[in-house]
Amino acid sequence: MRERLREETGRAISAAAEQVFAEKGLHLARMEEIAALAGVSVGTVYNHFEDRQALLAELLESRRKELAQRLDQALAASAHEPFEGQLRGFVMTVFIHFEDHRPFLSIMLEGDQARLAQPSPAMREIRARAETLVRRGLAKKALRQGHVELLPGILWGAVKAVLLHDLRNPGALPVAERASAAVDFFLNGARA
Amino acid sequence: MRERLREETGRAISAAAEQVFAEKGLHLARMEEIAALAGVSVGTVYNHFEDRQALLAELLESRRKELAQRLDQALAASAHEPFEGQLRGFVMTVFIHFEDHRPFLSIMLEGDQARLAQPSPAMREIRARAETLVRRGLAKKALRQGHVELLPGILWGAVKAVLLHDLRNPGALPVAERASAAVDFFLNGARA
Amino acid sequence: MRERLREETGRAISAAAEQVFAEKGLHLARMEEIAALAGVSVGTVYNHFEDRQALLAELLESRRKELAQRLDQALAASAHEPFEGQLRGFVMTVFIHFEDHRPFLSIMLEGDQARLAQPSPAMREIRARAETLVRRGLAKKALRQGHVELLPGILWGAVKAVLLHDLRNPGALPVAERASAAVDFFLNGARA
Amino acid sequence: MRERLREETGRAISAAAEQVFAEKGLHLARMEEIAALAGVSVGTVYNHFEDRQALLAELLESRRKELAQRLDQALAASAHEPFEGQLRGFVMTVFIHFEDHRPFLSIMLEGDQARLAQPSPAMREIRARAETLVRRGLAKKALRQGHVELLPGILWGAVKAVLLHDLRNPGALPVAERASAAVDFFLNGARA
DNA sequence: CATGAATGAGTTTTCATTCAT
DNA sequence: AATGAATGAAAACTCATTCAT
Repeated sequence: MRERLREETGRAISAAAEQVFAEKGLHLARMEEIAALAGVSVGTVYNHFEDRQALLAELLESRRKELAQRLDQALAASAHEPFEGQLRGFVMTVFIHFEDHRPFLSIMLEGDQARLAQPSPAMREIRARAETLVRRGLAKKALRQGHVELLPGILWGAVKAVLLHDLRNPGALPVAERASAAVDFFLNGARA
Repeated sequence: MRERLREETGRAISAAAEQVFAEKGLHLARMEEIAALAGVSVGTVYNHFEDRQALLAELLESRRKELAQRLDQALAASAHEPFEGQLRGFVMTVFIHFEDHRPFLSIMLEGDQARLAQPSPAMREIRARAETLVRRGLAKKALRQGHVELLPGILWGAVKAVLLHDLRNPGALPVAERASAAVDFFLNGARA
Repeated sequence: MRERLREETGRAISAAAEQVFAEKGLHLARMEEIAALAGVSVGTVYNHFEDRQALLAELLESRRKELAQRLDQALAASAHEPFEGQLRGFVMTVFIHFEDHRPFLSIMLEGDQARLAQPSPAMREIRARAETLVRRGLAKKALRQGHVELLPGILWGAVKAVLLHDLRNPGALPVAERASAAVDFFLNGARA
Repeated sequence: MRERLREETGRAISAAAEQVFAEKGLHLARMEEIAALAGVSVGTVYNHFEDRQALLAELLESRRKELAQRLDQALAASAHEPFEGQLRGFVMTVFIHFEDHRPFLSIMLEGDQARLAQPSPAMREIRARAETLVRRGLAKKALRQGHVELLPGILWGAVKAVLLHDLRNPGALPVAERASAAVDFFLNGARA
């Protein structure tokens, strides 16, 4: 009934917002355009979301939650595998998530560094998981000791490098290979 | 004479713009604030720069040119060294440049991904040098073959990981060590 | 039957409107808030009242009518008393009415002067009665002649002074005393 | 020079705001209309006043200050006169002020009671002066004792009654007579 | 009849840009 | 050439009102 329709509208607005934010960038996305793309009026957008900031926040939050859940599942599922399998599972999960929300990828990467001082909650979420993973790797002596504090960032750097490459050359590399490549570079480096 | 003064003012405006763009973000930086920080009126800013976009463009361009020169010098100076020395020189140059233009770092990292479609000229510049370097490394068989197209990004990912770490923990690592760490991870990976 | 229910709802909406108009002010009162306070949906408010303006108008009108009736009763009941008794009865009636509709008091006092060009019907109603009373007082030579046209306003000014005092110091003065004080000042002035 | 023009513009905006607020009421006055009446663009209004609320606040504040000064002068000048003279001076000052700002009179009277809980600073200002005067009158035994706390309100009620009468019948009574009438009713009451 | 989601005209506010002094 | 007040297009946001369920 009503409830259904309302939720449907909310989802339509979220989807439209995701697309417009991604296309126009975090600052050039206009509420009217989001409304138009969602097929509703501005007022309706404001009936569903307090204001522009809240719309963006809820959008990021829902994607963050989704990814966090996926990562937790992956970490839990692979808890007893050898470390390299865990790592591959983790990275693959990230790639799959971005595959599902490709338009939004740009927002997260942008939000990642845009306000460097305070990384977005979404990023902290990923980072926390990466740290968990790194701790496991260190415990299992699968990762070496030097500059341990850099490891999560290095891992994330490798992942982003592959993500960006894929954004600029869409589909050049199948998902599974992307994960392998990122993990490979992270673990073994580029030396011949 | 007059010429001197004019150049001095232009530089003051650029410096102010660099700081304000970095502090407020690419979109929230206001012309008035830049003018105020430079100690001139808005009108004067417009006498020196066509418009807001031109101000940002010239700012990026001047920093880009500076960095490009430094990188070219470093590449040239180390052209006959073993590859690892070249790599360390390259990375160190990047770190030193950002040490000199720390506020600018945020602009670049932001601008890097903000409009993913068009990476900033500065980024392309770095990327082009990184590709040159990678080609040299491949030629010298210092870098391995698989997924060659990812190598510049991976290198840049390692560099950014260290840069971000330094931004969030300023001074935790001396410049020279930063370069070593980034190069080490890029070449050898994180495996124990 | 149905009729009962409908009237009940209408009254609930009026009461809610009275309270919200009083609390938020004539312009900041929102239809949603009135509906919520009445325990119905906005739609229902519109089923009972043409639009916002009509709601306010009918509210004012119903309160006005009620007060007018009370005043007429008081005037009729005291028609043959000495003038001072009539006056006290009149003033007391006003105080009692506002005691019953304290939230409404603010609306009326506000509406009184908000749009000075058109005093509210309620105010005209009171004023008309005050004029009747003043005419009686003059006829009985209980009131003096000078500036006769100011008398209703002066009377009303004394009444409002006491009402406002009571609004700001609720209950400081019992209703009966309020009437006495207002009448006393109106008739005798403040001179020692 | 510049400074002159700027102040001139500020004054023009204030004057326009005074008129529009008075004509349309506190809530229906639109910034665009104020700007248009002042012969400037909206932006200019915002260059001179933080926002809508600040414009209104500064307007009220400047009028309040003006009146407060006038009242203080009047009170000081008549400090050694007999009480009735002081009273007449006070009331006359109020009438003259409103004569000068007739359009704005409505705003002050409106603001007076609109938010009854918290009388405007302007009103508190007048009230404080009225209290001073009342204290003097009591000290000199020119005012009687009963319900002393009501006296300032009663005085103000008489003044407003005359003001409102004048607003509705403009010019029916010369300023000097208005003061006399108000004082007369306040001191002697309406009894024959 | 009641409901409450959708509507969209109407306002406030921002800020890059211009130009008279 | 510097100044900074003025400009006004562009956005965000509000809320009375409608109407399909």
